[in-house]
Amino acid sequence: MKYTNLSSKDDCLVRNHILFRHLSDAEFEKVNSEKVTEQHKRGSVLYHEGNRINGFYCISKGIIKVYKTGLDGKEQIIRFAKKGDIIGFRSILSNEQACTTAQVIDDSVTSYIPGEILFALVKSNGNFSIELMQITCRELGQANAYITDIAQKTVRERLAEILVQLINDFGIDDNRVLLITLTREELANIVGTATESVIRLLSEFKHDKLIELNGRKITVLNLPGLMKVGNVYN
Amino acid sequence: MKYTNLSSKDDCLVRNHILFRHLSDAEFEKVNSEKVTEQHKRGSVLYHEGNRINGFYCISKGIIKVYKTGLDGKEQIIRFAKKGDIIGFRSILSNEQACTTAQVIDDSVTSYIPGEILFALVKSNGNFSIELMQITCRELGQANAYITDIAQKTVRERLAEILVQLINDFGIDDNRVLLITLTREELANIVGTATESVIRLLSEFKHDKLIELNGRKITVLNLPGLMKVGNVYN
DNA sequence: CGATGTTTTGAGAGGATTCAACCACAGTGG
DNA sequence: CCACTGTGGTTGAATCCTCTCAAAACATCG
Repeated sequence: MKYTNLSSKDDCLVRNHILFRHLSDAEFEKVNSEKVTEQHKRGSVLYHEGNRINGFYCISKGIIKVYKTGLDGKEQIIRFAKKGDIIGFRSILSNEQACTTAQVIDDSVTSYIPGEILFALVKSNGNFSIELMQITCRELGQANAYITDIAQKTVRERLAEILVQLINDFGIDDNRVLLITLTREELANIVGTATESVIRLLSEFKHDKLIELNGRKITVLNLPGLMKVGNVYN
Repeated sequence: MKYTNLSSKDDCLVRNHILFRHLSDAEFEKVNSEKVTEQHKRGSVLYHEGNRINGFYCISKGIIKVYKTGLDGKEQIIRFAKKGDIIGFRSILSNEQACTTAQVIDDSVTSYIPGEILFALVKSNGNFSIELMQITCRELGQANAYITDIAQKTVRERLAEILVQLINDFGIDDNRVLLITLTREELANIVGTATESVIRLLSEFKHDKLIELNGRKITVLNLPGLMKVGNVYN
């Protein structure tokens, strides 16, 4: 974890977040002067489930996985946060302890913003409130959708669906390689299944010419096919 | 669906909702004059998944189940709303179509409040914003927790857990009878399993002296036992 | 009393997990 | 330089939980 000084470049970290687009200059200055920008290496943890946190994080770079720990210690990945996303605000606003752990899986740059600032903005800036509310509500909608999926779809369908989602969220490069790399275990922890099941299904997908596998690199060969397997309709 | 006239008694329907406790008299009057109070019989639907809705509902009486419909038409119950709860606000705030259907399972009285009023309040009343945000965030926290449960727990554990949750949310009467009655199919649609599985497990719980069954009435004999089966720790 | 919907029970199929062994690979330290 | 160790990936086989299908009992209601 490395602290950096404020700089004009730094300003962008916050200014560019859609969340803050309705801030007045004064409000923006306030946020900017209070925020703490940090760099995090893969593996470092922003906050732990059960801890009290006093602020939230804006992600400017990298990828962070947000997960809950189940009974037997198995992690359930709730979502990934990337550039432009914010994490940790739920606990602050609901005044509960963190219900998830946030861990860096791709070297990240984050801005930590104290909770009082968040509260102050929500109270004083209506447009900011609406913006934040929309983010929260969209997240809630996704959570509800995932509850339904996980309850009704087979592991095979869910894995295909998750792959489609990762493709949508993180994209693929010129060689059609998925731009997020996860371990088999992490994939299992999103889908909610055993690591071995993911491995078996991935190689089935490979056999069916839906994807190509090279270590953790996943090359997308047939997106419509994946969507069909996952029963994804957009 | 029956429309009722405003009355001093009616006022309470809105005044009593915690959500509105920070409203000024003027704001309260505005809400009160715009709201539409209705009575709904069991089975009636407040709004359908996929529809646009232009307002939200405060529940003053009764129980409403909120569910999504899966691929094969199987419903997944997301939550129940009862006195003091609000539903439908998510879609309005996120400006998406309804992602759930809301259906009455216990004769209800609701107040419908236009979305513009909600937006206006969020924008102008900071404390109201905070209140609403907290409701949303708590819901989000519960959704995340349920994702983890449904992904990691067995059907048996989930059913026990849901029973415990229903006991907490709706209570039991003097004879220890659970104060919400659901069909076996509805129970299955919360837990995310087949109706037959619920039936089998319920009779196992009965055999284990955890509960007593009389039609749809469930008598709670051993709450700690249920909590243990469900791995619920509070 | 049919008619419809819910609950129950049984049997069989199948998906998914678990356990186990094995390989590949990178990092460590003697 | 090589054995040692740990992590992640792969595969097979057995087990088990859960679902599906089918049929019957039961309830409720006009």
